[in-house]
Amino acid sequence: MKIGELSRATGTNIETIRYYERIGLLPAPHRTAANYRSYCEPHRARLTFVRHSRDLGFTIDEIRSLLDLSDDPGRDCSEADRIASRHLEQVEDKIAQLTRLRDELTRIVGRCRGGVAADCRVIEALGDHRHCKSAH
Amino acid sequence: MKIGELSRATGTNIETIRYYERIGLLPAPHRTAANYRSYCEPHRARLTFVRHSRDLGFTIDEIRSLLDLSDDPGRDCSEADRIASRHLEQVEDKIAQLTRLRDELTRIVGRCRGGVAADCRVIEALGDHRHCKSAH
DNA sequence: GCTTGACCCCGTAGTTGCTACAGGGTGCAT
DNA sequence: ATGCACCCTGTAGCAACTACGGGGTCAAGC
Repeated sequence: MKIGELSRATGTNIETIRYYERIGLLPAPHRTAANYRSYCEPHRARLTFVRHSRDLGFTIDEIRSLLDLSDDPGRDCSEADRIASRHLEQVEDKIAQLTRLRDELTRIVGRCRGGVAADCRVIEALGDHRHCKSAH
Repeated sequence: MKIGELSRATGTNIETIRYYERIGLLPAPHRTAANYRSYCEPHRARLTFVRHSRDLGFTIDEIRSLLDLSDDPGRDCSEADRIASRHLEQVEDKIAQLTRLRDELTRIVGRCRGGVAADCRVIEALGDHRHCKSAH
């Protein structure tokens, strides 16, 4: 499988595949006589793992740890669970933060009645945190 | 007011203040004989506006437009409203996306029963998108 | 008068996770 | 032989900072 095929098979940009190889997230594949990268099934599976983890918001470093774990089937699984749980917490924190932010924005946007900038409630609200109901 | 005081007054990193000046988001202040930056109240207000907007998730470019508007009090306010409304939409989209992601992660994390990596449901789930209930 | 420490200056490079070139080589069909 | 799709490398760009190296300034204390 050449890089273009792997790209289509996994929905990953070619540049991104090469980038993952460069940073050591994917192993360097064999090369053809013309120096083209030649991939096979385990490469595809690993890249799928990486992409899926990225889609779920894991950082490259977290994925590195998760890959290390899956490369070493005898190791204790609890670290994977710990990484995923911590990530879940971060996602929940982010949702909470964005929700506060949304409420604040909704309040601000709702106040605009048109008119000129001098009287604009949106601009006024941005300039003065005291208009806010909650921390953000 | 020297840069350190402005930093404390607005909760902004000194490096960030200089960065904002460099990219033209804040005007260059006067300098003392020793070439120190010397700020006054309008600078503080502007930086407060910028920080508050950043806290609400506006991009630097959006803030640039909002500042232009507030610098020109005769202009129509509707652009500020448009920028804020579009941003609100983006925040809502992001919340929806993170919520889907959280549900998927919750499902994955919940499946770990301990044991070794070879049997780990977390690692299995990351390797195969077909385990997922919804798009993400 | 000299040191100490807090503060300030500038310019550049690093961060994350890619993405986009520029400038070249390969392989196959027409 | 000419066109085209595909591949290669290396480097630079993105957002919004943050950190660092190597220096200057200033007031207080000995």
